[in-house]
Amino acid sequence: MSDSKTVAASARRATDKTQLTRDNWLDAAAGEVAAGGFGHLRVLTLAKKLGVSRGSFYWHFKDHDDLVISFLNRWRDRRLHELQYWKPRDGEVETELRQILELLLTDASRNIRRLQVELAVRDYARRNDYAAELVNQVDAARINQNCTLFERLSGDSQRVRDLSLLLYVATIGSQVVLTGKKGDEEAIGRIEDLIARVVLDQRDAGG
Amino acid sequence: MSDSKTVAASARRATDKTQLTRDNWLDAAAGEVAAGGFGHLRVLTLAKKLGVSRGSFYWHFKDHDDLVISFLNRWRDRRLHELQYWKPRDGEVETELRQILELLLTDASRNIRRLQVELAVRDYARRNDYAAELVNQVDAARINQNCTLFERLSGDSQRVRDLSLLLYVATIGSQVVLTGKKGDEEAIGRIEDLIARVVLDQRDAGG
DNA sequence: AAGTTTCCATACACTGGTGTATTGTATGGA
DNA sequence: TCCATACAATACACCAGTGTATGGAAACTT
Repeated sequence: MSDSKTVAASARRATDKTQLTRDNWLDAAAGEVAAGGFGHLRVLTLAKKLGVSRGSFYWHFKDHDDLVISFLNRWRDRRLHELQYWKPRDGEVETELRQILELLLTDASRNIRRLQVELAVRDYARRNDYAAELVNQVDAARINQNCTLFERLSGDSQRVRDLSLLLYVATIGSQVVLTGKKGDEEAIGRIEDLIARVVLDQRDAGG
Repeated sequence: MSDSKTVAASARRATDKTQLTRDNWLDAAAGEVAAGGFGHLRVLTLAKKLGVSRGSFYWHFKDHDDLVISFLNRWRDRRLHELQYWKPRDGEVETELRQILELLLTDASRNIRRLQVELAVRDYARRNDYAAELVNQVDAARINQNCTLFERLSGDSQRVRDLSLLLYVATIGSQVVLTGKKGDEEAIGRIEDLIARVVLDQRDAGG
């Protein structure tokens, strides 16, 4: 949601006569990465998409690698920055949990483009150390975010961390497995309910 | 070097004079796919690895695409076939659950090669309809497998399906997020415990 | 032992992609 | 008005990778 907005603002039509910016190229790259992953990120394809030739690209970027690194950096910055807006307010714990679940699952699965990019980055991280480092940063930040909410559920800090991690891997797994087949939408909803119940039940159980 | 052990059964040294089989090529391909994904699957690389030239490849396979399709088919067949050995015995439900968790998480994370291939296939499925179809088959079969165990925990069939799905997405998510960093090993263990507790607690709760 | 089949090597043509060098064209400032 | 700067087009060299044609050698066959 937040992304499609920002993209639209800086979008460039092929008919526009305005000059291109580095960010325009990165936006176009996002589309390619979402569709085919980093392995299918072609300079010519981007150029066509933007209605210019490759010559333009090499003015804005040193080379293909420069594009990739810039793309990854921007992705990391945005993912870390957006966490700020998900900060748990001081409301009811249960409603906050539902909100965060809604954000992590329903909302995320609706923004296909954003989800695809995330999966592409994760895949790229398997063979690129720099990407792996950024992914780790983002994962850590998100899990940590969940912890701040869960701390209101239990005093056991280990339990809090475990629940946060479980919630996180479940959401990531959902995004990997449930990629828009028929019935997936509904399945996501039920998973949301189940996780909520689990978390609330587990708040101070066991030990 | 490192995985020479795992492939040892069907491995072929460069010094061997034995002729190659289709399966030898597929085994070599598995290494490449695990390391770099389908996008980095090169005929020449495989040939070098097997100590022959590309000419050999084009005798065993029609073309590059033939290799990919064969690889995917073999992957699907093996994933479906191995489920047979995980069939829940008629023992204690709790110990069976622990066993299945051990298989899905600890065991899976130890077999790096196999895990990497699975992730690569999943990634490839995002842009290849045929791969996507096979992944769906495998997912469905595995989730269904879990159901047969969980049916002994609850009579509510919807609840059974939800628990199975949750367990499944959690395991997949773990494999995506916890990829061998320091502390991941331990985290997987705790996730295992947590899921077990959750499942057993949830057996007939709510409604 | 000669012929056939099976498997692999070598050489070449072709494609798609990057990067670079050179040139062209607006646009704003002195 | 003239020039510098910002941006883009064109053309070229170059490389990695696929596929194909052809030749050769070992291993069955008869």
